[in-house]
Amino acid sequence: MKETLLCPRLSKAMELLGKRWTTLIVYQLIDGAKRFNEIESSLPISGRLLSERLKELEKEGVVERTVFSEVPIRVEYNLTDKGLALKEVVGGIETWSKEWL
Amino acid sequence: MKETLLCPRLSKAMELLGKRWTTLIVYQLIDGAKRFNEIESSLPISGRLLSERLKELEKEGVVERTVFSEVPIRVEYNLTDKGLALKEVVGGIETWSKEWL
DNA sequence: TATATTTAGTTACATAAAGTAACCATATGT
DNA sequence: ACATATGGTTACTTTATGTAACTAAATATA
Repeated sequence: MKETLLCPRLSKAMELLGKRWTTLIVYQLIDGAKRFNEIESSLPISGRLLSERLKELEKEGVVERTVFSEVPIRVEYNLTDKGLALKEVVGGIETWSKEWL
Repeated sequence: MKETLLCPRLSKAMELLGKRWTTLIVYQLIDGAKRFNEIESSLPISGRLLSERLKELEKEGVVERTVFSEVPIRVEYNLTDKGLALKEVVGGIETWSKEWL
């Protein structure tokens, strides 16, 4: 990969947010926690990739995972403060899309 | 692909902005027009993909392409109003990255 | 004359990421 | 015994991306 003077923080942000589905997953959690299946149903994403993305987001501290040992099992995902701080970004995209698309 | 009730405009916005490099290319043009090589030098992207992305952005009306028939040829890219409207989004990502990454 | 330089790309090929569908463990219900 | 539901995982195919070499046009240099 080429070396540039691109801001490493912006670069890292885009590595995360620029990945397919990531921003839409965050968008789904803006209004509160959701279960795995709920997110899967509200996006045209497969379980395989949703699982992968949620792991990445959890690792980055954007999303928090909570397991409820019920039967069947229940797992909830919700945004951390770091994730909630993306509300502005996601809202900005939503606004732009409404005005220009 | 699965069918969901996801807002088609947001969906289309993410199809564009969620594509690798797109947002960073827009970011590079926020402060004014740039030439092909300038963008290429300021991002770790290859000419192949930069060319592809610029074509997509031009087709979507986000970027405008201007050819100057000099020798050697000069081609400048700049944001349209639709592209400039993304300033908020890009700025939001930049702010978030500075605070949380 | 032959070769080099510059810009803005394109082409061909290898690798990485994403899409698809089938499958698994758990516990309960029929 | 078989079905159902949840939250995944596995194996396989297709698409996207990365890499490097190449092109055209017009001039400059040896």
